[in-house]
Amino acid sequence: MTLEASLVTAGTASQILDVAERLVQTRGYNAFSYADIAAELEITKAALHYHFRSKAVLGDVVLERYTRRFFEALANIPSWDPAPARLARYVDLYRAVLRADRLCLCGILAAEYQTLPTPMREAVLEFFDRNEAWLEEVLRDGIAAGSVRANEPVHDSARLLISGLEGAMMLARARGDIDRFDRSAERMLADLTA
Amino acid sequence: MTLEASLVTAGTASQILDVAERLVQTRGYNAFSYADIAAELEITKAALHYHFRSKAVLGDVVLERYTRRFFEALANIPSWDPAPARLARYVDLYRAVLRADRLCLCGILAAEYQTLPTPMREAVLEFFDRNEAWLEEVLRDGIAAGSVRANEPVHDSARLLISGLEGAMMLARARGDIDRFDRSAERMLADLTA
DNA sequence: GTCTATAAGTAGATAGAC
DNA sequence: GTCTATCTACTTATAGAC
Repeated sequence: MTLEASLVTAGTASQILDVAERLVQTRGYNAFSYADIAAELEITKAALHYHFRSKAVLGDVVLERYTRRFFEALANIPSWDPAPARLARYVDLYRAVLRADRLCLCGILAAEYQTLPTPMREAVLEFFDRNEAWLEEVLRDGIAAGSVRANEPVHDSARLLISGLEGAMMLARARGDIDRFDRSAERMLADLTA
Repeated sequence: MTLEASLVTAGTASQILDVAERLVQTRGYNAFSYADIAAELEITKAALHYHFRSKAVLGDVVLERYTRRFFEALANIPSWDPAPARLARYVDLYRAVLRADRLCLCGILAAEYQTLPTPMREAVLEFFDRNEAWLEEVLRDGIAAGSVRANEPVHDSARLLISGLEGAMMLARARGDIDRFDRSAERMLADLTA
């Protein structure tokens, strides 16, 4: 990133998004307030409302940015790498979140799903749809190359991996034990590969 | 349950617990209020405070009752049944919760973990510890009988199953698609059994 | 773009009558 | 055991000055 680009994203709006994102990932959407963000950034709640009209809008923008960045990171995994290596890189993304003492944004929002504004609900489902689609392609590549077990249908394999990672993150975070997540992830990858 | 026993548990306190339990399982601990329960039972918030001094106490009692009932249900699974059958019965308990459009109480509380009062945090961890212990015993029985794959250590297998079920419930509930849960659960059981 | 001030509502919780 | 009434604190959100 160039200096200019970093300055562009260093404005108040992006600082607000940074704090809001962290608060959702650690406490959940229903357990943080504009007051929390205002206190941390040493601005007023009114200033927050200037940048994000409502909490629902803020939540939606946080979600959109998180999803964009997540799939940018996925796009950086070379499609010519062997499927098991790509799956390991996928798991690495989750582990990095957990190492920052956070949950997957969409994981914690899935738990709060019934209380979310409609646009946020749709964005959460879209995040998981796109995850499934990415994993399905990797799994199909791996099956064709003989490096992934030929369990069908692949969308069930993809969903099981996503569910397992989300669940493992929640339980590992409650324990403060990243090792648990690692061992669960290893087992899942081993079950998938041939 | 006898008529007398059902009358004993039909008091206001137990009605409050019923409503609170459902609200936590559907919306989460941070997204329900005394006002919600009071409105549903057509009593006042003050009456609620008579039965449960604070929301933290109510949450703790809900958690205690849920855990007690869950392990009573587990205790009803005959220990002489084959391990795969016992694992299927275990999964049935989760499915029944999902069919009632709820999440596992401790699953949703794990997502909210960082915002919970300390006694509730401890009760959540204890719930999962006891789940692990029950599963480990079943898995060891199955390995000895040759009906369960000899993956070691068994506590990793137990944890992976719990994580997978909790994650699958969250994602299936968001979709309103119980079938997803069933297919994930089937795969997990198939991966465990020989 | 940020502030002060304030609105209008809800949160959990308590005192005291009945 | 339930009520009315009330409290304090906090929630999201807006108006208008600078």
